[in-house]
Amino acid sequence: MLYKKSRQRERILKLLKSTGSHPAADWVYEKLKAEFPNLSMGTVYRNLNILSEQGLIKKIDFGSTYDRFDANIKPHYHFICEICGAIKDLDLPINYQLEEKVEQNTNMTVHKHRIEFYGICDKCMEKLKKVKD
Amino acid sequence: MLYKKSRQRERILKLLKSTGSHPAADWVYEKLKAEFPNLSMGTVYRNLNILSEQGLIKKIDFGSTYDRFDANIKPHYHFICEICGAIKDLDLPINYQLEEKVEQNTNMTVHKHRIEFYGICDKCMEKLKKVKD
DNA sequence: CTCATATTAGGAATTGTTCCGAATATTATT
DNA sequence: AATAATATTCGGAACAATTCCTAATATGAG
Repeated sequence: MLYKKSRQRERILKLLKSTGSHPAADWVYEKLKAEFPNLSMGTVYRNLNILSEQGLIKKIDFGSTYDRFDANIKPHYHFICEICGAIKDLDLPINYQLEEKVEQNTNMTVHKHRIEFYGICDKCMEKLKKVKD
Repeated sequence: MLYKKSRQRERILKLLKSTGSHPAADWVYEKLKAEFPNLSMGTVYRNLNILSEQGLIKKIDFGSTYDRFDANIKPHYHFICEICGAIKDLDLPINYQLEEKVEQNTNMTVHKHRIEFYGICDKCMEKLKKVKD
């Protein structure tokens, strides 16, 4: 799709660049509705997604929109397939030194960390190869 | 709160233990509604949360329920305050070797990874200390 | 200037999750 | 075994974040 420029989108980008607070959509909406009295949430969301698609901002989107549950309660990292959404447990060793490193570099108290790897699982890769034939 | 046992909760736990697929609530609901014809989503959610609170399962909860946006597009890890929800960029070096390691141990193709650290930020820690006085 | 089309506002619709109230199930006490 | 206290259930309403829809408007190319 070809993008035309819009005042709203330009302001949203400028606003995001002016803050390090990783705001959610409604913060953006609140900040800009004085300037655009008729601004709507649809416009905010659409533009945030377009900017993100263009690589001008990043969406911190926590993957799927719903919670998922795991009976494996020992600490482990996850691999998430970007195509089918499957989540696989990994048995990479947990690196607790990372937490110490963050505490040394910042003023934060770190309780835990989590790592997710994103890519394509073996099954989806098989299917992709078949499509190419 | 004191918990009494319930057939529904026991079955939900057993079902989760029988799968490695990290299902969402509605998968659980679908699987059990033959056995409990009057099962409701409220019951599924309540019990998943209770089990998670008891430490018998883990909720993979993708943090806050809303997306957040970041104009810092160079790769970086995040720290998330468990109290105020603030997200801070970290300048830990990105460890791309992790991705290679996963590819060596599995059949997955890895495109990227992300790391989030959870804990208490300096400001919230200050407030906590004051409360203790 | 004109035309094609991207964007907008506003609101309705969707989705995942929680909350509510009356009925039922569980557990401890007699 | 009956009683009382309270946790749990179902069913549906409520909620919150996000997307979708439509007619009106803005943009940009020719």
